[in-house]
Amino acid sequence: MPDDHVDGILAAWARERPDLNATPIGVIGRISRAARFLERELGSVFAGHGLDGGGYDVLASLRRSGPPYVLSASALANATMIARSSMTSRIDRLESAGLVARIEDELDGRGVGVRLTEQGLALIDRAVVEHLANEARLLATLPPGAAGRLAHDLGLLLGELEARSDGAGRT
Amino acid sequence: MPDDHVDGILAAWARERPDLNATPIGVIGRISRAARFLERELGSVFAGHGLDGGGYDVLASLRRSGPPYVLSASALANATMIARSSMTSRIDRLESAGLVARIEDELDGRGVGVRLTEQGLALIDRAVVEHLANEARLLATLPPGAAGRLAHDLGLLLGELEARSDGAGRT
DNA sequence: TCACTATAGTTCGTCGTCAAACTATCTGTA
DNA sequence: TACAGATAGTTTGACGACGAACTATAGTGA
Repeated sequence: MPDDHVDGILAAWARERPDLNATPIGVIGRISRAARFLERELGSVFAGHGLDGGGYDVLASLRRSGPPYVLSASALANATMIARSSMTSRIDRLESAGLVARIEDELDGRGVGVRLTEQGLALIDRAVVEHLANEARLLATLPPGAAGRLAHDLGLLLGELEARSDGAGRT
Repeated sequence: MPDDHVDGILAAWARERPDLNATPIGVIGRISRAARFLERELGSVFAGHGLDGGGYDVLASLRRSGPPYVLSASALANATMIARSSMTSRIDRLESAGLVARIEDELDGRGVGVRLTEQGLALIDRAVVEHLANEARLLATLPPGAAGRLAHDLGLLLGELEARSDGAGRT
């Protein structure tokens, strides 16, 4: 059972500020740190397909939405947790790469549909396999049961966080 | 027990690509998403003290290192998981705000020590209390035992991730 | 029909991070 | 001692994300 960096953080606070209850760091600090490590580890697979994490997220969202593989720009921004203004340039990049195409929304003159191209569909269908294998590899050393427990408990926390910031949408 | 967004992602993949085993997303996707929500939620407390998450991280690292509240720029970059070149500008900002001061390392002419000023010490000692209360608030709705389980299981995962990328330090 | 307000998307300016290149200093080995 | 390589920190240029402002279209109520 190897110690992680956060154990050191908790010990340091206990020594310097024994009046504080730093235990939340054991959860939240680890989530933040793990997320940064994971971003790096996952990035190499994305890069192998000419993508970054953001580009992958967009293609994957479109792919799993099912045929005809179209979502609005707003829906994509919402699903990937970035500002709408950031989604504009993400789509620009993916469109330049020929992986998605903007189509007009016939029902709403303001709306823009983002559609996976043939090329984008082929790419994400390849990338997702490799990406999931990569994720599985990163979890492979967890003892039996730990991954399931994590998924469950993280679901409780995330559900709460999502409910809390409902309607606090980005501009 | 409210569903979270990741439940929807898993269901969508099961429908569109039933050949895949998407379960790793239940852990890794939730960590990534939770980290982004947490960053937002924690940011408001930092902003209340004129800081962002990065600035808080530096001050907190110095504070819990104990007197004389000095760490090298490299040590800080390592502790906060950013590139050394990014730490240069972070220190610039904190120094402009009067919260830290650069001091020369007497043993190593290349090194720069970063020291918490009186003002920085006072600020972080106030901010950490509020920050921990904020973190505790975010975890408060978890059922009994869940937070402890999360801390433990995340520690296993993080320990593994840290060990894996040992020596893969940033430039 | 005519405002009035809300919403979708883009543009613009700013900011923080990064990798690569560079300077200065240290360390080890011959 | 001398020199080659490693290390600490900074500078630089590029990039992605953000919020605010803006345009255009939808929806709503008088």
